[in-house]
Amino acid sequence: MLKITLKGGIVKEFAAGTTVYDIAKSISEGLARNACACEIDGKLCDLRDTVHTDCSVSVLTFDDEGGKHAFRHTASHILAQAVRRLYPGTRLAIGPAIEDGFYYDFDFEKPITQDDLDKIEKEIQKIVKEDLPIERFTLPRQDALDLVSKQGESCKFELISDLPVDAEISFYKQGDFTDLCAGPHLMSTKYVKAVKLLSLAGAYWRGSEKNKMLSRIYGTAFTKQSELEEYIKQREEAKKRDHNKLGRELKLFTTSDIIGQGLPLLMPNGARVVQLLQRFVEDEEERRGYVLTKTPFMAKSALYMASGHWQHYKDGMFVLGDEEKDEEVFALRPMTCPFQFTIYNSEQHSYRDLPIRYGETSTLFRNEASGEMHGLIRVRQFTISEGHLVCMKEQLEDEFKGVVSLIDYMLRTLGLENDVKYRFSKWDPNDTSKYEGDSETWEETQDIMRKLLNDLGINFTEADGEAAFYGPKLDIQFKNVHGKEDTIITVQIDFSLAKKFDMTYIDKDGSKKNPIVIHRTSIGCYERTLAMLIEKYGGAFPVWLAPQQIAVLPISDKYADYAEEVVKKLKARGLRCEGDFRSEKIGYKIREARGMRIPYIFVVGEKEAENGTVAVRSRRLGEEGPKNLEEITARILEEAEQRAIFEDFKEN
RNA sequence: GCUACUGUGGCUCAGAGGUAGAGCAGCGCACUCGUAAUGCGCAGGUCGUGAGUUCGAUUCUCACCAGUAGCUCCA
Repeated sequence: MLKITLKGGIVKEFAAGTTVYDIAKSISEGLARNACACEIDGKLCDLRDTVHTDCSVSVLTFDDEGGKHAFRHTASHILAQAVRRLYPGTRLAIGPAIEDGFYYDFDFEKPITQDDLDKIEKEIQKIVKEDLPIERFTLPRQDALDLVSKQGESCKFELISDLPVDAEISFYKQGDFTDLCAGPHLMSTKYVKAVKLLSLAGAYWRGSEKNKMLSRIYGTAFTKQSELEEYIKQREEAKKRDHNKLGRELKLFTTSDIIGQGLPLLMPNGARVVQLLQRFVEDEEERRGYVLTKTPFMAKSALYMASGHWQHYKDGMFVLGDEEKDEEVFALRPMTCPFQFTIYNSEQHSYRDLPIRYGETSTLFRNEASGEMHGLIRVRQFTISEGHLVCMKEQLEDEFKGVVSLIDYMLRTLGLENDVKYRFSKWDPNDTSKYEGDSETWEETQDIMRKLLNDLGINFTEADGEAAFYGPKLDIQFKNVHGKEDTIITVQIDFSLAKKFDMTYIDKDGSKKNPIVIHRTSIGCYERTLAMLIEKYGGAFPVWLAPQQIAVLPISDKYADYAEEVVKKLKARGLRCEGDFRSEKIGYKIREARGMRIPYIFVVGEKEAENGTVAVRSRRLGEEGPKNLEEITARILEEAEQRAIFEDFKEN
C-alpha cells in the first residue's frame, strides 16, 4: 500500500495504480463530482493518472487555477466536437484554455459568421447533456501520425511531427470525437454546464503571419449559469469604461476620416489633462536632475543609418521622399535616441560630467500597420515623456534604480501602482538577426538587469523576444478594459548604441570610453497613459487632473449674478470652473455635470446668495449641504495640491 | 497587413430596390424652478466615398476610406 498525503497533511493508504479520481471519490462523492484536475507532488496531472509511489495528491476543483484550466480546456474540446458535427470538413488546429476562458482555432471549408456561433452553442449544450465520458489513450508517435492523417488533420500532423521520435502521444476521446491533447481534462462532458461563445476572430496558424489565417472562436465556461451571467455582466460594465467610447463622450478626443488613421485629435478637455500631466512630469524630472532638450521631429536618413534605426526600424518610419530618386531623404522620428545622442556628441565629455540625464516631451511618429490602430492606445503620432541617461558602467546601478524610483512615484501619483505588471523583456536567442550587438553582451546585460530587478524586489515575469533591438527592457504593462495588455512604461539598458553612435567620454586615465545608455520613459506616452487613466477611473479623473473641477449651477436666472461672482472667485484661485447659466431645471444641470464626471458641483440659489455660501455636491460624498465658499475652495485646492486620489465615482 | 463584422442628421438606433424615420443633443418660445431628464414648436441627412448593375439604388455588386474585436507587430 502507498502512503498518499492529501490536502491538510492527512495521510491515507491506497493500492498502487489507483487513479486520482478514485482517491477523490474515497474522500467524498462531492469532491469527485467537483474534481477537474489534480496535482501530484505539485505537478499538474490528470484525474485519470495513477499513483505508483508515496506522494502528495491534491485534487483541484474549479476554484483552483489548474482546475479552472482543465475545465475550460474540456469546454474547448466540446466546442471542437460541436464544430466537427456541424461542419464535418473542418480541420482542427489548437484549443487551449486562457485566462478568462478558452478558444479553439479552426480551418473551416467555408468561413462561418457570428450567426453560426448560436448554432454551435446549441450543439455544445447537446454534447454536455449527452454526458459523454472522456477517455484518454496514448499512442507511439508513428501510430499517432497515422491516426491524425487518417482523420485528415494536417495541423495536428504538423504538431506531432515536431515532437521527439520516442514520444508517447496522448489523445482524449469523448463519444465520436478524438483530439490530440496533453490534458488534463474532466471525466465527462456533463460538468460543463455554463458555456458561452463570445467572439469570432482570425488568428494565424502557429502565430506567424506567414502562415494561413484560421478562424478562432473565443468562449468561456463556468460551473454555474449564475457565474457565467455575472462574468458577462462584468464584461459589459468594463466596456462602459472603454476609453475609446468614454473619451469621446467626455470630449477628451475625437478622430476624423479625412485626417487619417491613428491620428486622434485632443479636444480642449483632453489637451488640458495632457498638459497637466506634462507639467507635472517635466517639473518632477527637473527636480531629479534631468536636463531638458527640444530636438527636431525629423532628420536625414543618415542619422537613422548611424543609429541602426534604418536597418532595424525602417518599415515603422514615415520616410519623406523617394530613396531611388531623391538625393536626400528625410524621415519623421520614431524615437528620440539619436537626437539626444547627437546633443551628447556635440561636446566633449569627461567622466566628471556623467551621469547626464536628458529628458524631452517628445513627439514621435510610427507608421503602424493599418489594423493596429486603437483609440488613444495605438496611434501613429504620440508624445512620450522620453529620456536617455548617459552613464558609466559603475553608475548603472544607481541610475537604473533612480529611474525605477521615478516611475514608481509616477505610478503612485496616478494611482496605477496596483494595476500594472512588470515584464523583463529579453532578446530572442534563436533569432539574433533582429538585434544589435553580440550574444555575449546581450546575456551579460540581461544578467545585470535581472540582478537589478531582483535587488529592487520587483515582482516580474520574463519574456523572450520582447527586447528592443539595442537592449533588454523592463516593461510595465497595463490591461485595458478588453483584457488586452499594453506597455505603458519602459526602461531599457543599452550597451550597444553608444558605440555604434560613437558616443564617448574621457575616463580618469585619459582613455576614451563608450558610456552606457538607459532609455526610459517616466510616465509613458501621454495618449496611452490618458487612455489608461480614463479606463481606470471611468472618466472621473482625480481633482488635480480633471479638465473641469467645479460646475457652478444657479437654480434660476435670478441667481446668475451671484453664480457669476462665485465663478470669478474660484477662477481667481486657479480652479478650473464653469457656470451653467441655461434656464434649465437644477436637476437637469446636475445630471449633465455628473455625466461629465465633474468632481464638484456648487448649487447656488436664494439661501446661498444671502449667506455667501454654496451648496456642495461632490462626486465623492454626494450632497454635502451649504458650505462657506472660502472653506470649500481651500479644501479643493488642497485636494488638487496633494494630487489626492479617491476612486469615488458611482454610476448611480 | 490578415480574418470577421460595421458605417443612416452631433450621439444612440429603426427602416426599405421607387431618394428616409424615432429618442437624446441643438435652436426658438413659455416656465424661474432646490439636487440625475419641464412643456410646446422648429430646424437638421446628396443614408462613409467612388464606380457598376438597374427604368430607378442609400438598399444589390466591386473598389477605396474609416471604425470594432482578434491575430501579427508595437510605446
